[in-house]
Amino acid sequence: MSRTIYEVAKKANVSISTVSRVLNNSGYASEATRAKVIVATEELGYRQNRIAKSLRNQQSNFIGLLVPDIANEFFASLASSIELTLRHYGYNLFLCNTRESQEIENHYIESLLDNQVQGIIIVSAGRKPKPSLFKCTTPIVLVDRLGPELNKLNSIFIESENEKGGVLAAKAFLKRGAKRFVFLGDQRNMRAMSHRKKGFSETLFSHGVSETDYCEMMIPVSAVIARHEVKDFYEAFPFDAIFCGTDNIALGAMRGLYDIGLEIPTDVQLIGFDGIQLGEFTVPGISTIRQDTHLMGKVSSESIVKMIRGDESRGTILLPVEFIARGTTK
Amino acid sequence: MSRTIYEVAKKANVSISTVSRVLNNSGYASEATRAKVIVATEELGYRQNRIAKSLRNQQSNFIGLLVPDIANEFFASLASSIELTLRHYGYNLFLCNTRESQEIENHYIESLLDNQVQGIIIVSAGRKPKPSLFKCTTPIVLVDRLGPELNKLNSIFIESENEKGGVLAAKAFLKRGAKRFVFLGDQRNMRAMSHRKKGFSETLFSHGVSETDYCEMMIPVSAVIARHEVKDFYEAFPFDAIFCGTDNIALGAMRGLYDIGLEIPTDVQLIGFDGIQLGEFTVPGISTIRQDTHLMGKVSSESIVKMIRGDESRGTILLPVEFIARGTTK
DNA sequence: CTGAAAGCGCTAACAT
DNA sequence: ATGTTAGCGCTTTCAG
Repeated sequence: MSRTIYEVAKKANVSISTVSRVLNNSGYASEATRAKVIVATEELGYRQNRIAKSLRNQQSNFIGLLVPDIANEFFASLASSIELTLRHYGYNLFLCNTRESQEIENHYIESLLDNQVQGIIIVSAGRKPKPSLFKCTTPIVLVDRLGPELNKLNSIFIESENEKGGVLAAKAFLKRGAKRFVFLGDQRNMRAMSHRKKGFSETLFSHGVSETDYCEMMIPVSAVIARHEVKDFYEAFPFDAIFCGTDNIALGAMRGLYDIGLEIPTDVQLIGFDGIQLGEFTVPGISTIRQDTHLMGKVSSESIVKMIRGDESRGTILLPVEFIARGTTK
Repeated sequence: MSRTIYEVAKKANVSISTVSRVLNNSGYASEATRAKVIVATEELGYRQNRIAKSLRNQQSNFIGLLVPDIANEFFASLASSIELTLRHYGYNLFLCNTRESQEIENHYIESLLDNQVQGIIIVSAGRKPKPSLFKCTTPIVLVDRLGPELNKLNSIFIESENEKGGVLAAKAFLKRGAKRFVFLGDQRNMRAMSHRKKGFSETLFSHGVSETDYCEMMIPVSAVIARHEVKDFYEAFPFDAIFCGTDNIALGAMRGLYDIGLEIPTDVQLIGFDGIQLGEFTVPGISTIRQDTHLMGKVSSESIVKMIRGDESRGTILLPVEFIARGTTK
């Protein structure tokens, strides 16, 4: 077992409350006693027991983060940024991978609550959150994905300017002479996807593209599935420009197009969404709408910290996106 | 605040110890009281306070996992497998991203220990672990990376058959007519890298390759750096076969080679290591030595659970690898 | 400026 | 079969 506050107190010849005061910098302590305590602490290699502290304080120093797929670079990068910011504020991150499963998400929310986390940041896997979520008073910040139920939560929601991303993609294609367009979206993240789609299709139509030259499809966020689906899709609706709802989908689609002998960007131009670093390394590099994951993580963390500190302001925070031209566009 | 065991006891008209017994299935309880307690628990929406439980039991239900880079698909996939297995055993995973920094690694180890985790699984970022790690009695399992100091720990070490992977890569190149060879390794993971290198170079030499036709270089695990370094390297030592210590490095090297106008696999053949899924999607697909991350995660989890349960057996566990032929080899 | 003591929610002897 | 009670390690009134 590790040492306790009693051992430190004994060694320093003071009471445990004095030790507590010194170590937490709360209340008074003369310089002399302060020094004695510090020395004793170091000699013993004493460290506070966070569990006991949490029990007494009725709160841990943890903040939970739920992401749907940690192996997806976008979420990994977001998680990394959140962790960094939170550590800066003195919190520990409790990272949970929900694997796109509402059931696992629910399990983790319960577990997080049982462990007295101070707040939860959620990139939701589904749309039917546990009712208990609505009852709890723990601060919640929603990021990137917002189901129809979730918006009833008294929380802050953070997302990128998805619609603008769609507009940017459409303009980029138009400028580069594309004629027949496809939007290939992610089935799960309906809100973001419909915004991206909206910006994309409306810009196309307002620039004179006819409805017969535009088509859309929603699939699960998976490179494997995208690679497969895009082939059949091309058979049914040959196109020369495809806007993918995520870079992951873009990666699969690109490979699928290559499989059926299409040249990128000569035959088909392609734009992804997210801006994962990986997109720089494929041949050709993936043109994309970049989200600022670093900023998103920072803002998410700061929002949850604010809520924990009692800030009452709520609402949606919109983050900028930008078009990155790489090899998949002419 | 959430409910306490006292409220349940009151509602069910029993004592708190009875509630505890029923909920933890420990000790006796008649069917009738059991039912009463269950009902009261549900009506109140009561959930055990894990913090209090942990304090009382002198242990949390957490197991810590340290990985150097969660955005690297190999570690993400490993983490995912560990999490799944651990949850199966009833543990919660406390996932920490050390960003290849020994300092952050140390910080997390302290934090994990302060939070009374039951065990720690480490894919180490560096080579000089905190001395406190050696003093603690918390079970430790080391995975994939083992520094010279770390082997003094009384722990289980789990790695792939790295040397065999090198042999496999050499044979694959030889069979496909390669003449001048390069090994491009990861600077951090010295043990695994030197094993891969050893298997590779020794197989080459024993098959008649001369020392002047083999060269090696160690760089940080980063696609960005690999992309850059491989160009200079090729200038100095033109080669027609490159074995990369990780798929991440392979990805960067491949792009770098493409940048200077080389054709893969025509001019240069390439083999990576790890077997990340991403390698299927590049054009051409990355031939690689596949590690079984799923198995590695499972074995790591089971090892830590065993240690927690008091199993005394220690040692190194070797996991199988296999060669996956894709487009970067002829 | 410092110490004594209560109690956070829970489990596990021990008593009944 | 069930209840009483001590105490896990810590913080925080409240006295002194």
